[in-house]
Amino acid sequence: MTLQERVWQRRNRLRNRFSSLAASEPRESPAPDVAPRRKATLADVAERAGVSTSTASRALNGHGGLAPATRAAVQDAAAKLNFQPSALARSLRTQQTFTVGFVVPDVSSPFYAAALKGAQGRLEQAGYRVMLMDASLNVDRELAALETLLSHQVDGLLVASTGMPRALFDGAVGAAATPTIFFDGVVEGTGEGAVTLDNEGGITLLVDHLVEHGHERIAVLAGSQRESAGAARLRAFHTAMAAHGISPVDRYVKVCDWEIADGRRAGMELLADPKPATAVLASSAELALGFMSAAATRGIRVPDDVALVAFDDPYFGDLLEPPLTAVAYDAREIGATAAELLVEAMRSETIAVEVTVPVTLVRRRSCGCQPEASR
Amino acid sequence: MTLQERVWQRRNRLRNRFSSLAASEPRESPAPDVAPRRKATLADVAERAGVSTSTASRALNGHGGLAPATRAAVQDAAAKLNFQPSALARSLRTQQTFTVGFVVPDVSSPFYAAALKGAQGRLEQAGYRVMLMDASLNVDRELAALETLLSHQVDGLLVASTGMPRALFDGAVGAAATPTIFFDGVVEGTGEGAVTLDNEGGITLLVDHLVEHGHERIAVLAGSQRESAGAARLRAFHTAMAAHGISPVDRYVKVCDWEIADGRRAGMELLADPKPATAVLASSAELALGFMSAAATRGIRVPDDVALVAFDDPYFGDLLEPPLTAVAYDAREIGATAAELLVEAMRSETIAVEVTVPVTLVRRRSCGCQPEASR
DNA sequence: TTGTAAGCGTTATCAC
DNA sequence: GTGATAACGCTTACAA
Repeated sequence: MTLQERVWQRRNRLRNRFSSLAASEPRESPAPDVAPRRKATLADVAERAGVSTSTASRALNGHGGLAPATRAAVQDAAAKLNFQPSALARSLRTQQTFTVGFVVPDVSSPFYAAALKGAQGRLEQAGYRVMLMDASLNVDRELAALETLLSHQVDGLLVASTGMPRALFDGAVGAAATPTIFFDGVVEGTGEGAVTLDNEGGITLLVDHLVEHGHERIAVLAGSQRESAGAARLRAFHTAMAAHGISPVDRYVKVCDWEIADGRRAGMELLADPKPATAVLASSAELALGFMSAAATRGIRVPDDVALVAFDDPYFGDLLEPPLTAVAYDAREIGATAAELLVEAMRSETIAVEVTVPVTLVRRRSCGCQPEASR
Repeated sequence: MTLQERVWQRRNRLRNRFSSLAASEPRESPAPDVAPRRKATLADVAERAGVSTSTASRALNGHGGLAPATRAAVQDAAAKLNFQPSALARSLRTQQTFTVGFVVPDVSSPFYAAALKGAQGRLEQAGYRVMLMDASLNVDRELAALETLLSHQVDGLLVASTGMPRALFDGAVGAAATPTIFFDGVVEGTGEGAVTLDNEGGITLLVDHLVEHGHERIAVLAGSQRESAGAARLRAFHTAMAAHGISPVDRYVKVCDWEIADGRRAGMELLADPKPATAVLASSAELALGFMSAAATRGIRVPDDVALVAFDDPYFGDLLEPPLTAVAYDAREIGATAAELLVEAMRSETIAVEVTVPVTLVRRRSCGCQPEASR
């Protein structure tokens, strides 16, 4: 692909960033109220208001008692100069950045994007900014991300781990003692809290439903086992099967990564089996999509030839063919909840807490259910 | 939904953040090499290496000439103390943060999430961090986001505008003179560059294809007209229609927001028309999905009763029923390209540039095309 | 009520 | 080569 480029005519944005006519000599120019060329500092405001910087600071931050008149004068000056305090300087002094680090395996995944959105909203509300790092599904980069964040002195950390060992995490974050809440991908035994989906409950719902439909030869497309969610789901699968007295066939359990392509590949293998499973449980929407794609190319019909259910209800779930039976939950909520816990942890020393977000079963046609009367 | 909470046993993360045994007295404790309780500062490193802070700084940053021996000593000390320079202090001093602000209308939208991912990768490669702000499809919040970012002294801005007037943008960013690259949502006439999709080309592809199928009564689900991309697509629609000598029916052009629900609503209206259009062009994948949903509940079949094409090829495009004919492009690339331009703009004073990312037509069944032999 | 001064942790400009 | 010293822009004791 080639890009088309076109050079614009050069615009004349004034950028005399280095012009030295700061506020040292308050020139009597005709338009003193216009936004200053160099960014105004607290000193500029103070000078203009005819007070000291400390007074100016207090006036702006509403601290200590001070004459209403001076306060007004300062505020006025600040407004006129369009003063924006430097977050950098303030943070350096106060040792608080009001910034939290957000680390995920892959921002472009709908799940993490939604979680990010949820968290962002809550954090902004509480006055925090988000610094985002994408670990690219890679432990080393996750570690690097944490270090970067720490060097920026974030006040807190929201992390969905790619599967980092505890020792590594504590080594990096331990010394800084930065409050951390995990979500989805948890590092066991550390952090001030964690919020996860009800993986066990969801998988149980799915397995039970498949069994209700009469299936016993159930295959599973398990996601990456390095991530806590993937491991939890596979574990839950075995438990749920055992509860029905069914022992899963080894050939039917496919551990793979989370991408559509992985699901497709695993699906092809499953379908090539001489005695294939009659139902498939996909650990994520992507894996289900991959399986559907595999089934389509093999000419296998879902649900007639093989039933399919998934953990994750994509927003286009009922526009697929067939509409996908899935476990649904609110991805935004998981982020929002994690953010809430973090805010609390940053404010006070709270005890650690673990919360799990509930899930529900959405019955559609891919499992063999009949469509309901109407929508 | 109620959340399940469980309080963990209190872990004993040592957090003597305020313990005062900094490095002032280098205690002869048995394990001096262990990570220090309070974060090590450059002064600590210097002291340990027996040099001044300036020398330590130079040694670590590879500046000016200095004895190999001392350099080694400093580096050694830094390693032992696990020294991480404070990004805050460094930025305050150098007036460079190596952070860029990223502003989008909605992070959880697949398009922006992908763009973010693309940008993040390139920026990280160039040594920049991303500070993310979600404007929630709202001009005021976009403005607030810009101000926050500016107060953090970001080195550059990557923004997909929700449709902010130029004066407002310049008022906020002008004084700071922070390099800005727009993508997707452009504020005309400002910034150092912009990267957009080939909206005209894409819409033309779609209209032409529909006309090839023999359609004349073509409806359009246009997105929000406050955003530059939405406006450009609607404009292109009129142009493309005119090129075929067709004058669009007013009732057939539906301006609405970008959500699935909006598409569904507009779709319902379209289908309720006494003499409905024979084809629909959706300005985005979400709008197409909304239309499909409307068609489904009305019992209208696509493409038999009405053809459908969309600008945006969702990744599950061929698993829909019917598979969606759409204009495809690489969302990640748009972010990556924007990031590239920004990095360049931050490094040198470059002239402004406008690049457009190419799009392609993916023919599937929703337009009335027959499926190809096999996949 | 307000001002003076110290300091957050760096880097840069000088001397030595 | 290396070390004082002065910023960067702010907050906060402590004085006045």
